[in-house]
Amino acid sequence: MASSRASRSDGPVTLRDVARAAGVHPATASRALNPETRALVSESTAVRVRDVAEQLGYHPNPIARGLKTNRSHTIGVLVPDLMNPLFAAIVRGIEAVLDEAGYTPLITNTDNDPERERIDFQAMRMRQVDGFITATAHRDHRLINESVGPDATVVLVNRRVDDNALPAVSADDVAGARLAVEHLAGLGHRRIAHVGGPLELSTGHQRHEGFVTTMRALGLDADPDLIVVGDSFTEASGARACRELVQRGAPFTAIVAGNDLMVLGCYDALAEHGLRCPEDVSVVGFNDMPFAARFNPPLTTVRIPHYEMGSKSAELLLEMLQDPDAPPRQVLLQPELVARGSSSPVPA
Amino acid sequence: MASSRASRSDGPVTLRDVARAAGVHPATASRALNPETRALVSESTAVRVRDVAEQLGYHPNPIARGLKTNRSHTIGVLVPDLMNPLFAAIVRGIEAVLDEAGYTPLITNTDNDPERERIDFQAMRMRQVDGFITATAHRDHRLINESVGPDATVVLVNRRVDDNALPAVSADDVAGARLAVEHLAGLGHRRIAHVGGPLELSTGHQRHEGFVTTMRALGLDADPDLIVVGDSFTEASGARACRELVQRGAPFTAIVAGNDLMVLGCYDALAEHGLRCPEDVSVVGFNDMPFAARFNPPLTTVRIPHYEMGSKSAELLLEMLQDPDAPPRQVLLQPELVARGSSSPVPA
DNA sequence: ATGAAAGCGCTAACAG
DNA sequence: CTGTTAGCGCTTTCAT
Repeated sequence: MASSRASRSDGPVTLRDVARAAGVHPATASRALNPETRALVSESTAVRVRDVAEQLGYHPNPIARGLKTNRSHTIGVLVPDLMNPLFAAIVRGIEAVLDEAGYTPLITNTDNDPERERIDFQAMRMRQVDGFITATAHRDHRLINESVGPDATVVLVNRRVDDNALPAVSADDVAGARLAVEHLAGLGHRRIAHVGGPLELSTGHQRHEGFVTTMRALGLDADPDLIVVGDSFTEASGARACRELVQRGAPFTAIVAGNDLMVLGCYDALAEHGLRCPEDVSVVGFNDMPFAARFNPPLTTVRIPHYEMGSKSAELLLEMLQDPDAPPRQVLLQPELVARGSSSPVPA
Repeated sequence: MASSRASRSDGPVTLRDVARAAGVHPATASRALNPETRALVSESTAVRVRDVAEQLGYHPNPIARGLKTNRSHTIGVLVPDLMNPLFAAIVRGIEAVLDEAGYTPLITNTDNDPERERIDFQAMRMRQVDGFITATAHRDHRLINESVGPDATVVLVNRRVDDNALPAVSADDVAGARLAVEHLAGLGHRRIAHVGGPLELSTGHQRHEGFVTTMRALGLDADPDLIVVGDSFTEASGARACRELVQRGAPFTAIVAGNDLMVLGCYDALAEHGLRCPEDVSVVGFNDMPFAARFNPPLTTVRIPHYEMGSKSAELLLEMLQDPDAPPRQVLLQPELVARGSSSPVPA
């Protein structure tokens, strides 16, 4: 269905072309075509203009509209790394609802580099984004405030900030850690270790907190010797932390890891020391990342609904764009334990 | 370093503000600030304008610029699915070079739905993208031509089209399949099967071709009973194809799969039939996707340089934007075999 | 309910 | 080398 060449000169069909063809003023055509102002125009002309626009294959130019309205219908999305399937899932969730609402995401990877993050924020502001969704927040959110300014509309996803000053959609990481510990305790484990993520991220911090709290609640010893914190949520960091854990010499039969990637590092470190998983040491991860069931052994983990997290964050942002005076909301999603092969009853 | 409030009214600093503060006409300020037109202005004023702009914290508004120049410095990027780490890697490669050149990618997932793809192309054209990079091409590229128009600047990545009418950056899939077959043949396998991807995609088609050609070149029988083609590059499709392969009853000791995801399906299907990998059947995949070494067994596969593929495609697009009359170029990247645990010498 | 006029911020002729 | 003048395509007062 190629559109016929109905405009006078070549080039894209413009609003004036439509107005002319419909015999109205461009302003009237504008009102007729815009859903928000359709009411200001008589039914008959509205229909006529719309028909003509259709026939001519008219498409409004968002750039021109944006210049006038100061809105780009564009949302800045910051993630640490798209190649981490976890963030890819979040992005897909965001994209789905943004797209539905006529917004386009501008996606960027910060690689957890604060400098890079600041640059990205700036670049996106220059691109006139209407708001931000970021999965890169630290517990201390000064960077965000400095980078985007106080007036900007921003929603946090996956991570939150300490004072909850910023709207956020995240998982209940404390509850998630509780699930993990309870699962292990249910299997008879009492000497449970924690190979945690960075404490300056809310995810690392809360999972750590949930671990300690639950251990105590169950009457187990949250032995400091059994708690090692890594400097990033990566395989390498998990391996380093787990090596240190083993070298400390305090006995343990299970590990709650900061996330699934760190589990992979634990697998390596345990193997280096001749420890088998789950026969000698059970391990529970966090996220249920894609392919977690394919690892060796298949990973027992706390599932986080990443896609839903993304879509909810986009919904929240859209709401805030609609009503700028709404107070910052927090959305907490519930995690769920998925038992697989990396955890088993405590060895006799 | 918060910028001082140097503009007259509030709101962002505009080019007029800079011009006024520097005591020149806005047009002169524009020329001074734009690298492409800096030469048209005296050194002294150029410097002065730039200094003033810096002090005022001026940032050009790309929207306004785009309205005038008809260029958005924005590139449409289409992938089937960002959650497939393979495409995430390509996107990161694209992003790296685009970013360096001051371009912003607009990323979208088509989920291999042609209708969806057409809509995305349209939406991006409406957003005035300067060009496209797509990883969604079918061997027949009519869809692309219809969607983007003949004048658009398009680069294909990962996949190509039959007549090479469109510039593309892809891997040498024929050579990749050869590597896989030779590896298996080197291990003594003679009854080698192919669980292939869709033949309407260049990747599926060429890997199939490379498989058949190499088998014959090695004097092995490319038995049609040992070739099953799946309808998508997914675990489910790989499992279905592999089940059919087993049920056909023709003996085989090894499989070359269409990609790594399909291997995962093969793992399942083989297990269902009590066949062990690699003891009973060796399997070789394609891509070396992230975590391929973590699967059970660790995957022997043909590595494709996805990130580089992405960055090269962006470079190619940028070149074409620079020189619109350049002929369509094809870039072919060389694959490499990575031997791991899923392949072993043929059983005695 | 519609038209007229102005302008968003910037750049591209065209003068001078 | 710099200023003048338009105008990109659209929306929005303000009139009528």
